[in-house]
Order: sequence, then structure tokens, then C-alpha cells
Amino acid sequence: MTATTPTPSPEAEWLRLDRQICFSLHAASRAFNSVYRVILKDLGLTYPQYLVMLVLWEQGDLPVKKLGEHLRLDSGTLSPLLKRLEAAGLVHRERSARDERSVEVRLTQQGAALKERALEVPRRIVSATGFDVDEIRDLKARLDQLTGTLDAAASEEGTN
Amino acid sequence: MTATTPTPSPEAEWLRLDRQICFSLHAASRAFNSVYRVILKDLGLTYPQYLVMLVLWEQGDLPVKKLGEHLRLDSGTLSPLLKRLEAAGLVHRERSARDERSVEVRLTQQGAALKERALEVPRRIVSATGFDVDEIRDLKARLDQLTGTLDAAASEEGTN
DNA sequence: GGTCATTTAGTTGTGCACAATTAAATCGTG
DNA sequence: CACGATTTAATTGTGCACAACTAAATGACC
Repeated sequence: MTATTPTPSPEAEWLRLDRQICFSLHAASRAFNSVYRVILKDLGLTYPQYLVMLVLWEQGDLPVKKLGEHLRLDSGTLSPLLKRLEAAGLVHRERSARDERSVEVRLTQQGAALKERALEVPRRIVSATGFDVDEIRDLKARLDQLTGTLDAAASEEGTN
Repeated sequence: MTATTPTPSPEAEWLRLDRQICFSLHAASRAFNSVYRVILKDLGLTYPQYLVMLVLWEQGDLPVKKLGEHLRLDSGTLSPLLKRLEAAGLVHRERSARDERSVEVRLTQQGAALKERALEVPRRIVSATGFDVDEIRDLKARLDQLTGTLDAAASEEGTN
């Protein structure tokens, strides 16, 4: 065995760099989540529930499948989440008449009305980031690029 | 003032912008997680477990409290996670003799040995991002700045 | 028309994040 | 020393993410 040298090996350096990167993203995601938690508490929504409502407000009624495509979430995540939104009276779920495999998610009147109260959320979030709109746009572009590359890499690794 | 036009109101535009930002970060975080899941499967670690191991490899044995400070995680998350690492034979938990409130987390020989096999992980992760080291460093800096501002905002909002 | 593959939701089980609470040990102060 | 405040883990409960599986409906092909 070699004695432990004060100067770390190049690979050990990589381990540290790795920790810094993955940790930074992990931390940023949780920090965002935490801010949303505080701001959304008044609306009675969690962050993922808010994402679902945003899609419905923007796109109108959708089957669970389409909702999952927009959010990249599967039924294992959406089914219980939608049940909670239904229990809260914000959405209604109904088997499609045309295709009974499909379940249509519709906003209730209460769910549609909640949009008014949600209008102030984005301003508060953007304000909390301390970034201006251009910086946010730039960061978003990089993150999207990163996600695209990572998704491709994940499916390649998966086929090994 | 203008009547409601087919062009969405400024606030509705913000709702969409907001969805794009928060969603991008959320998606990037999950995409990263997904790549780590594939790469770490061989080591029998999840992504948060890997983070814990990285800290232990870098810092040596630590009490749960210190571990939580490094990772910004509380005992509600760490306790069950550490139990699983202990069940896998990678760490050992022991009440400190000096202060019996504290639990010392120590790497087992097996846990320390796992570092060797983990050395190749960072290279594969960095490769999967498609970014070079400078781009990663830049992204990390932005994310850290974002996290810092968000954390401050969360505690301010919390005191309202 | 009958059979098989596909599509779509839902269920189950595992693991993480976090708030709230509990319990035990320690520390500070009189 | 005694008492109250603080520190530290653990536990409990809720919710999200995802893999693996089930079930039901649909569609395609012979």
C-alpha cells in the first residue's frame, strides 16, 4: 500500500469536482422547492401540483397521458397526485367516452378560479431568485441543453 | 386600458415564463438523477447515498449532525438513509462516547474500499453532461449563487 | 370473428425530502 | 446540586419519483 500523500490523486480531485457539481444542482433544486413551498402554501398546492395546474391552465383539459408527456411524469406519480387534486376539489377525473383506457383530467370551476390567485406567484419567484429576466432565460437555456444531453446519455447507458 | 385581447395578459405570460424556468430546473435535476441511477447501479448506491459516501470519503468519519450540515439534510432524511447504508455493510453507526447525544458515522472497510470503484463515476457523469470543465464550473457558480439567494428569500418569506 | 400485441391507468414497493414531534443527553446558571 | 434551555437523533406522517407489475380497452392481422 502506498502511504496517503497530502496531494490527492487526479481521480480523487475528480471525485470532489463531481461532488461539487451534482451537489450544486441538487441543492438548487431543493432551494427552489423550498421557496415554492412557502409561496404556494396559501394556495394549498405543492410544487408538483402547481406544475400540473399550470399545464391545465395553459392547455385546458387533458388526458393523463398527455399531462405526463408535458411534465415527463408517469402514471405512478400522477395518479396519486391527481387524486389529491381531486380531493381538494380542483380537478375532476373521468373516463373518456371515446377511449375508455383514457382518463380525462378537467379543471373544476374552483380549479380554474385558482388561476387568478396564482398570477402573483411568478413575480414573487423571479424576485426570490435575484436574477433578472435575461439571466433567467440564459440559465434556462443551459439547463434545457443539459437535460437534453443527459436524457440522451441515460438512454445510451441503459442500452449497454 | 385595453380590453381582454386574444394576446394573453402580461401576467398570464409570466405564468408561462415561470413554468418554463421552474420546470427546466426540475427537469434537469431529475435528468441528472436518472443518469446517476444508471451509473451507480453497479455500486449498489442511490444518488443521495452516493453523496453521503462522497462526504465520508472526503472528510472521514463524521457525526450525523456534521454530515447533515455538509449536505443540508436533516436527520429525518439521513437516519433511514444511513440505516440502509449500514444494512449494506458500508458504514457503521455508533453513539459517541464523549457525547451520547451524538452518533458517529464511520466507513467500514468495505465502504472505504468502494471508493476505488467510484473513481470512474465522475468521468462518466461529466461525459454525460456534454459540457467541458469550464462550462460546468460556470454553471455550478450560477447555481450556487441562485441557491444562496433562494435560501435567503425563503427565510425572509418564512418570517412574514 | 378470434387472437395477440399495444396502449393507458392504476397499484405496489422502495427510497428521498421535509415538517413536526419525541426523547435523551448535555450545558448553563443560580 | 437542581432546574430549565439547548443540542442531537430518531420517529411519524405526507408527498413526490420511479421501477415493476396488473388490468382493461383497443387495434391489427390472419
